[in-house]
Amino acid sequence: MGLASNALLSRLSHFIRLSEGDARALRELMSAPESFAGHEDIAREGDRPHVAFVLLDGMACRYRMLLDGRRQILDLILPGDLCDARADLVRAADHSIGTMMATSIAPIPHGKLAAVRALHPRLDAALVWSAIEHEAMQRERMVALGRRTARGRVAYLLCELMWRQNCAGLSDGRTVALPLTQAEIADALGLTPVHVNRVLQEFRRGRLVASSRHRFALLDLERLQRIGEVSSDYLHLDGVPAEARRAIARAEASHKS
Amino acid sequence: MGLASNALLSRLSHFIRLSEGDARALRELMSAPESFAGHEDIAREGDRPHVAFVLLDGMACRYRMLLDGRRQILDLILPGDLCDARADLVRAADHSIGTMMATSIAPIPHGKLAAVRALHPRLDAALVWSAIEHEAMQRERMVALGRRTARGRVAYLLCELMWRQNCAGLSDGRTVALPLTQAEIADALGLTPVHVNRVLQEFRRGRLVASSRHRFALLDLERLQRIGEVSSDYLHLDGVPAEARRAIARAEASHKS
DNA sequence: CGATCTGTTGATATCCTTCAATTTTGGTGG
DNA sequence: CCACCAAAATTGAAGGATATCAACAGATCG
Repeated sequence: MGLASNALLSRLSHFIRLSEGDARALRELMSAPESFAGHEDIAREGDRPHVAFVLLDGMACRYRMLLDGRRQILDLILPGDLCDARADLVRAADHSIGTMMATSIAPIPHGKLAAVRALHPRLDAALVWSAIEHEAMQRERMVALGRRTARGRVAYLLCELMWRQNCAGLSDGRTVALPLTQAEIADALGLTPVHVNRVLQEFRRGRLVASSRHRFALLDLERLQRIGEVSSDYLHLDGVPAEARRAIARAEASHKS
Repeated sequence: MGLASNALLSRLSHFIRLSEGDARALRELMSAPESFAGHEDIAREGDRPHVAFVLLDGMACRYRMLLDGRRQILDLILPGDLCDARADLVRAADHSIGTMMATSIAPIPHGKLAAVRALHPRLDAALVWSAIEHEAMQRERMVALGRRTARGRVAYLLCELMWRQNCAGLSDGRTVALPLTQAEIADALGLTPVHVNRVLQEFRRGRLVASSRHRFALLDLERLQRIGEVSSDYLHLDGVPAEARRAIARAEASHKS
């Protein structure tokens, strides 16, 4: 659990420096970890959401099924991601969450989370920022699905995962863990498995990537970015603006008084 | 402004009943309205976001341009929508916001918004819920872009707009204001203008819709929903669960003391 | 009342899908 | 450690949905 709360901390620290107190509060939020096997549902469409959770280890995704059995993966969930922070306001989930591999999560009761956020303005701001970043990723994904070719979508997925794993301190910068079958990649990118296969082969032939056992080495990041037309700007990694930093400091001061 | 804050109030009231005090606080947040012509940018990619705003009248959209000049519309903004509530944490917008027609907005300074939310837990919850609903719409859109045919996407867009306009008290339930050119619809749905045109004609021939001057009558909502494979469930219109309501009431009580 | 934007139409091209094998991989039990 | 099995990856051929290109008609607006 120490390790995994580090992934969350590492991500949040890209935004604003957290105090030891913030970090401790965050750690104390998490209840005993729960484990799931690969390809198991953590939550199902229609369920009443019960808790938020931090993904500690493994990988999961949000997804929706269509009536004809096809699937759209909406979002990949990586270690350090906080999910469903405000889902207590919702009666029934509009999508499912399933694991891609053996995965463990740390549930967080909604009440406790709200209380800690009220007491720790800086942590609260970091979590808000994390949500903003998530929205930006959703937008990027929508551009990919709406306007990019198959090659662009695959390149985009590889780049996005690399940055996210970097931010969470899970990657060396050139290599990506991608524990997805080609059918799952297809579900994430709105393509067919066959076509994903062909694009990946083309990438390998062109020495853009190399892969073995669900690890991809991004051999030519430059070119991949150009193909996917992505930069890491949208991740808002450049930290918090000065005015916001001042506002957070004021909030902290007023709490201590 | 009275009218338009009604659109926001109407939307929020689908979630939880707001007190007169909440409503007043909301109204007092809004500064003097600003007007924009059609096809003008309200904010541009790369800009430092300065204020949140409520769209009072007209229609706008978030969009991203691609290098080759193509565009993806990410999201339509309707009267009553609150935008960029937490954008103060971001250095540079990753997308632009532009009007589709003559539009007016009421800017809201971020500091004031945060203060009012801290004082009005019920209003705060309603705004959080509104953000959750927005995320659900984004997911629905991703499913449409990733997995639906052109016909499905067009049907989905018409249905979504109908529900949203209904919620904001802007529609009679069978008719939709759609002040978009076919090229703009194409940008929203990841299609080409030509193909949008053909789908719309097919819909008209099949007596699914009728249109005149940017108003669409949805003649066969049943069938449109089936084609778009959409229901209004994802809008979470069924209100707030009991536990959450209790938590909100507690927060209000502790504020008054 | 002309210029320009929008909508419409037809012909052709292409990217991606579909279908149907076949091979390879990875996991499991003997 | 090997044999076996199911799942995943790969390949080829053919079809379909949507894009592209180009031209024209109709609407809208100064």
